[in-house]
Amino acid sequence: MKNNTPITLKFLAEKLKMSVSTVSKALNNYPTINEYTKKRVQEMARDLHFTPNKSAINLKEKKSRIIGIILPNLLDHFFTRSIYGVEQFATQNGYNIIISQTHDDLQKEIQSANMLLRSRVDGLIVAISKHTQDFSHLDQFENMGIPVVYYTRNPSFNLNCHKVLGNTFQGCYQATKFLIDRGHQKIAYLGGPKMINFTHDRFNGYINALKDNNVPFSSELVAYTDFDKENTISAIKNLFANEDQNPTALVAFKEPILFDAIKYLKSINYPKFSDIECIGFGNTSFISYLDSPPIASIEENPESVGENAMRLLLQLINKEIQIEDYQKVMVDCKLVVH
Amino acid sequence: MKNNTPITLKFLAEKLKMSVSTVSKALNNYPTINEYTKKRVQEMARDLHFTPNKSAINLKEKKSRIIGIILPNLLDHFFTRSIYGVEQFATQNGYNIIISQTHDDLQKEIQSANMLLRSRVDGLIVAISKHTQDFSHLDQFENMGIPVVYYTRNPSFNLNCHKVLGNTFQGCYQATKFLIDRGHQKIAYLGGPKMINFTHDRFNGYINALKDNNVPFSSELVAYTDFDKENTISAIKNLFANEDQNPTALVAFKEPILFDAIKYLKSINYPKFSDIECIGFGNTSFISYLDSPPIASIEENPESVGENAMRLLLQLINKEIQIEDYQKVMVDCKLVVH
DNA sequence: TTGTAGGCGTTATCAA
DNA sequence: TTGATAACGCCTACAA
Repeated sequence: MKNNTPITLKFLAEKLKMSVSTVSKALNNYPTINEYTKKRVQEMARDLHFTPNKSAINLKEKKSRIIGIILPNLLDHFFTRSIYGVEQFATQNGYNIIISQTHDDLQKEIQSANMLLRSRVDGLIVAISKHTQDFSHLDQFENMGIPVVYYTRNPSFNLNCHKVLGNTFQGCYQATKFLIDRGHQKIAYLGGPKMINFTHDRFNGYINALKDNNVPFSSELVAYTDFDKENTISAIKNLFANEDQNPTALVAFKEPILFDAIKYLKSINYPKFSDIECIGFGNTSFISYLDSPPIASIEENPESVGENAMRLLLQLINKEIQIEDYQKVMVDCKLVVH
Repeated sequence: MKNNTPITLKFLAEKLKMSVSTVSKALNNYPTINEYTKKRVQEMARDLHFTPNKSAINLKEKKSRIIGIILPNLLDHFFTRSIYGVEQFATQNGYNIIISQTHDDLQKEIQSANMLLRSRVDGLIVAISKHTQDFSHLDQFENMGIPVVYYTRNPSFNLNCHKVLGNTFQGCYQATKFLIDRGHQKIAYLGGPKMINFTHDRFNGYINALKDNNVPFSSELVAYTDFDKENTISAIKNLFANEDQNPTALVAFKEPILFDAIKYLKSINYPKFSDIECIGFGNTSFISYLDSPPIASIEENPESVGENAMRLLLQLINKEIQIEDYQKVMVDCKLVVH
């Protein structure tokens, strides 16, 4: 069953004793081709398992039907869920995706970009590394007319670009509002690293919810962690050490640090521990197995973020949106009560 | 900075007033080209951001430096972790990966396969869908000389193929042995769906460990679940209802069902609950947040499975291993004590 | 209705 | 040391 000679149009043409162009047209259902001829060609193509060579078509059509994705890490839940969305939507529209991870290393990001440029991807979706401040390796794409959509990670040094971001402000606002509505007046906020944009967006959501509901703000109710476990613990200590403040609720940057916080408070038998109500970003499926679960989660809908990035990219590829008409798409979070 | 005319060798040649072939050779550092010429060409190429067109090269060289990956679902942790391994290793060796998910749907799997065939991937790594019994859509690849490595999901209907699988027998053996060494004589086994190969491999690991250590086997200590929550609960009820048996330890097919089991036993205040020691496949990072965590986890090393699949594929592509010399690679699990 | 010819961008062979 | 030419596989305008 193995065949060494690759099946090409030329090969089919010789077998059928007709010209390459007739074979091509027959396979592509050209109206000018005789029905009987079409049938003969199509049968032969099927029997011989003819598969058109995409490289040849790409070369001819000057497109690849491939979307490049650059992201930091394939072990991060958020990213894998977002890829799920991208892949789904891409496949539905006849595109394949090539994925490249950078491990948050700028050099790797540059390499990945160059690789994908060579591959003549029709579009690029990218979550930049932590250290990306110069965008020349990504700007190359737009210079060649290949649209780029930045997603998840906000490229704040790059003003003129298309972005799709989670509406983390809204998510945090909603969570805070939810806690206020449940009667809490002392709501602590545990933020992430200060260099991350999201940290501030979320803080703004928190503080705006307080303000809009006439809940007094106290800076003692705010702390930050760089995700390191010890760092998180000491932040939590600060928040809960002050007897005057005594927060009764907590909004956390993401669930893993929230779980660390809960674990810690429990371990020290924090006085009114069972009264404290917590919410974090994430909505991990394991929450149902926790003995002291958060009262709700802020679901960031990564699949939707991915899908929206792909949708925007497709509109750019199809020129439904002009490439210089820079878009900013915000994908809302959803509060999930457990 | 935008340029409409694509930068090709021809374009460079015209600018430099030399022939296309000279430009090509200069860029590829041919020894026959004058140093000064090389320099001129390379500078111009850099300044104009020349990027070789991979489609053209693919067409010429009859290879794509792309590896196709077909798998059921990008939301499954095991698969995303395995992709991490594949991507790493592929990138290191100059290959890109195209990922396609099938959602365990055979038709999608066939579509994906055809897509990747058109793309002339240099190799294919595939975790087959639950319903794949006919392999013709995948056999096409080998018929065209493109190597295929099956991984994770064992294609038991397909004898002549390369496979890379987790050594789930060994993992379960080790876990059972570990519990025996801790003095347990009544160890329950909670298996997965009976149609899955792994269910039986793991059961064999369990039973062999019992046998090798002279622990009597009792069929009342074995139950199966199809992962449905209610189904899991009723399986657990069966295992623990029988007063004569009273298992003191439990080995579970995977952690989510183990967590369901633990939660249930706790909820009914099962008498000697705190004495029961459990182990499941997975090693979820959230274990540290559980109040009644398993005593150990069976780590399946998905990244390593992915990397091994990619390594084997590379050897096949490079003809270091003959394509008919079918390989079976087992990747050992590791018992992680918490 | 079918065939001829040229081109997509690159590399390689051979001639100059 | 450089250049002309053919080829990779496919598509299509135009000629027959």
